[in-house]
Amino acid sequence: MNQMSEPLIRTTLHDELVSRLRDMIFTGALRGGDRVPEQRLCDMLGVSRTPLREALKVLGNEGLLDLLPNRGARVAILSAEDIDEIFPVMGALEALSGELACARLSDTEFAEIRALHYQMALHHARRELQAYFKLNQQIHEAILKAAANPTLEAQYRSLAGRIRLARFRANMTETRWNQAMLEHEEMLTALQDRDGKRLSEVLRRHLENKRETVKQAIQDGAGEAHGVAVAYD
Amino acid sequence: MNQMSEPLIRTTLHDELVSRLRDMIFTGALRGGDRVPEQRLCDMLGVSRTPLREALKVLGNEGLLDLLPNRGARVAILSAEDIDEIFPVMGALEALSGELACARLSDTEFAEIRALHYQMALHHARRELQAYFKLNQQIHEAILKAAANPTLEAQYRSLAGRIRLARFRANMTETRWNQAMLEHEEMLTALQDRDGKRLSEVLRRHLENKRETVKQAIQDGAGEAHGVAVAYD
DNA sequence: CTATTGATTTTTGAATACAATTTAGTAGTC
DNA sequence: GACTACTAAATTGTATTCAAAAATCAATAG
Repeated sequence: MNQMSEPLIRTTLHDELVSRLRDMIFTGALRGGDRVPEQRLCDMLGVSRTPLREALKVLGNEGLLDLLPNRGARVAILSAEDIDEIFPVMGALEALSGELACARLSDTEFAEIRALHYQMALHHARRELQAYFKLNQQIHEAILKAAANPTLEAQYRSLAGRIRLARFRANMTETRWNQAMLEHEEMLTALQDRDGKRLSEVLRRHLENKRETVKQAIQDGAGEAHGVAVAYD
Repeated sequence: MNQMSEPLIRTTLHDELVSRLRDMIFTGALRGGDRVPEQRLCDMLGVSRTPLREALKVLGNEGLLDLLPNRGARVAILSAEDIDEIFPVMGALEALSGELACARLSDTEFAEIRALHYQMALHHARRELQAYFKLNQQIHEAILKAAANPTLEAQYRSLAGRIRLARFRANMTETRWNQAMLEHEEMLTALQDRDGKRLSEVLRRHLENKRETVKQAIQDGAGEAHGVAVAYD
């Protein structure tokens, strides 16, 4: 028998569009507050309005788009108030992910996270911001994965997506960066000890500080000067 | 002129359908695992397939429906594993709502919750289960409202909705009911003291116990004998 | 009798067509 | 010149149509 070369990942057009639009929002192809004429998007993506509209409804439900009846969809804009609203929820979810991760983490999983951590520490020492961000994100992803709770993961990603609506130049202060690194040290220790209580506390605090960084950043660059870099810590 | 009996709260058909379908799922008009032929639903609701399908996509994204490409939508079924997955997340969210509520609760808000509490205690003493459930739900709603965080509220409601997919006869053991009542006493105290830390702990524990009750219930009535009552504690 | 193949029916996916609402644009009046 | 009333264009909401996939079922081979 022939060896099934094709992955045959047959997805519906609708699903594809949800991902595509999400990406367009995250990469800034669709800017916050922009009106999104359906026909234009259809031409751009080469599909008819029907599946596109299905996708718009889903993204609206996720909070990435504002759907005004008879007046089209707009890319949602994130106010400082929204951030104050979202971060505590993300904090609670990430704290839980820390607890669960500690309860289930295997030694090999921990080893991987530790490796990521030291690599990140290196980038921190060299003041390589982008590389640091990348690793940082991978660490949080790894913890979330280790929690092994798809529902938690989905909820977290949804909120993280909304935060990404705020496009800003990621400029941490020196102090904040050092502090973040210290928090990560603490995380690693807590993970090593499988101390869920402590890890969840650190993650919460970490995210609390992150909120301030983000708010500062969007206030600085408010209105204009949208940075492309969205990663932050 | 004829007197417009219709409420005429003109929202889009799509939005209306999302609510309607949600209700149909919650009330059991659509049973878990049931296939949902689009045309049948359209006839039933008097709309065309287009807005209906938009609604299906949204509910699918929420986890209330399973959308199988080319094979239609099915009302999602909740396994015991799903419950173990969802409850911790709800616990984290409710714990946060407790903390936020304590931080913001006004005296009049507290008074209202206290009133609800005592009324519920009365129903508990009289062993009026349904009435107890009702009040119980109102109390949790009040705390959630007091937290004043729409994002948190939305996330919580989404998960609570998924839990409601599990239709079971709510039969608490005597012991569990008494325990739940004690936990509620503790909640009230914590609220009165505005002790967020304690309240969040109680809520977490409360939900943890609730999980066991629910799992027990769906195991007992697994497969058949779907109760109508979904409220529980 | 069972299993497999193939045609028929049903159901879903996507595109088009039509209706209703909003937006813009223009003319007219004060 | 600014404001209103009205008309036309554009955009969204909904229905219908067409195409593709899956489910059903009958016939045939083993």
